[in-house]
Amino acid sequence: MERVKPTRTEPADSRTERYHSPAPVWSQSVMATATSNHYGVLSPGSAPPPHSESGSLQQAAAYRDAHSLLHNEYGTLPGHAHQWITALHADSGTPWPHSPLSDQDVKPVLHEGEREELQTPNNLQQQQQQQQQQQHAHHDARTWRSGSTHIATMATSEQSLVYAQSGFSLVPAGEQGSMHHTLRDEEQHSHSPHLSDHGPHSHHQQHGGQDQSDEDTPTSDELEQFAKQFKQRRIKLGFTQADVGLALGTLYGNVFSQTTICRFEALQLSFKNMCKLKPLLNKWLEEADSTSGSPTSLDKIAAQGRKRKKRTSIEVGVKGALESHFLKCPKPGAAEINSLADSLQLEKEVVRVWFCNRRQKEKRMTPAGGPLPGTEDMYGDTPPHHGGQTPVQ
DNA sequence: ATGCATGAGAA
DNA sequence: TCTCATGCATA
Repeated sequence: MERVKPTRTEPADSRTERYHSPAPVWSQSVMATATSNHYGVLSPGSAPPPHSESGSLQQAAAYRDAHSLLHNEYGTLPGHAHQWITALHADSGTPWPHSPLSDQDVKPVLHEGEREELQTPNNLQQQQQQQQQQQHAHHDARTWRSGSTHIATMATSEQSLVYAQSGFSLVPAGEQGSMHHTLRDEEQHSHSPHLSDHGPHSHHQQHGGQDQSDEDTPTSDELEQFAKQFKQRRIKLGFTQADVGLALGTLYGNVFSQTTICRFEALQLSFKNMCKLKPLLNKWLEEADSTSGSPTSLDKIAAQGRKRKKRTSIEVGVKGALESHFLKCPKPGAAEINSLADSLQLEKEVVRVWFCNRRQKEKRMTPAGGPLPGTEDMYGDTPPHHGGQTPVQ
């Protein structure tokens, strides 16, 4: 809104293939499930104002100033002191965040000093990735809002309590399995559709009392609810997504960009990612809530210095071609990519990345434009079921 | 709000 | 080289 940078560059490069191998042919079985999405889900309910920052956001303003000047072209930043005020989260073994934000770990990820990063607290993420990748190995855990029925049965009890204290009222608390503790539900419903009873083991220490921050894995429904609530609150409090992202860094040591916050609200993150961020955002909400009114001067400017390749804008026509290929083969082999890049006159890397991003997009709960009809299915490793989306916003 | 990009970690 | 979490830069 404020800073407009008409810097526009186009790829216009060349450097195409170099070697063309026989192409191993990655015929991935495209098991098109073509499940018609039926996500009526929640009622869009409210239509919050696009932006309403007024009154209580002295901090917010501060941020904006800050990163306004920081936004530079890459390579212009002076090497500074890097401080890794990060901390949080270090899963041990469970695939799902049992207790997010608990421990800290400072992870210096620096290298090549020079005009690089100033302070980019961005660790804590890699640790979990390891595990997550295994998940979908068998069936994946994201159950998005395919079957929320069984899920609700368990998590509900504790969740309601959690939110209750926060002042929110998510989860209609329809039927609560009471003390039906459960293990990582994801796994459960992924495999066995019904679950009258899971193993007698796996007792977690969740009690009907009240847990501080949810310590269990939220369901897709809950995440949705939360995301909605969050957005509303945020807006009411007069914060922008960017503000929140920075605040998280200031308060808890994890800085996030506007993008991430936005995607969270829009449910455009992976299930696991959502689960990870939720507690943080929840905390922030509580904080912001109670602090709303008192001038909390936050001082912290997230700096971002990093030489990035100029974003190559792919022309619509080319994009269409890529799309076509994607439908046929979402996972093109190197050779494929090469030839594709060649014919489209794009860098191989660009093409490769495009496919990666495209695949990632498919995996998100809310596929960008909203419910795409019939084009639902994962290629190689995704479960037949998958989420729906909430076009709200 | 999103498109293209970077990087760590795992295959 | 892919997946995933994230984010700069942009529309």
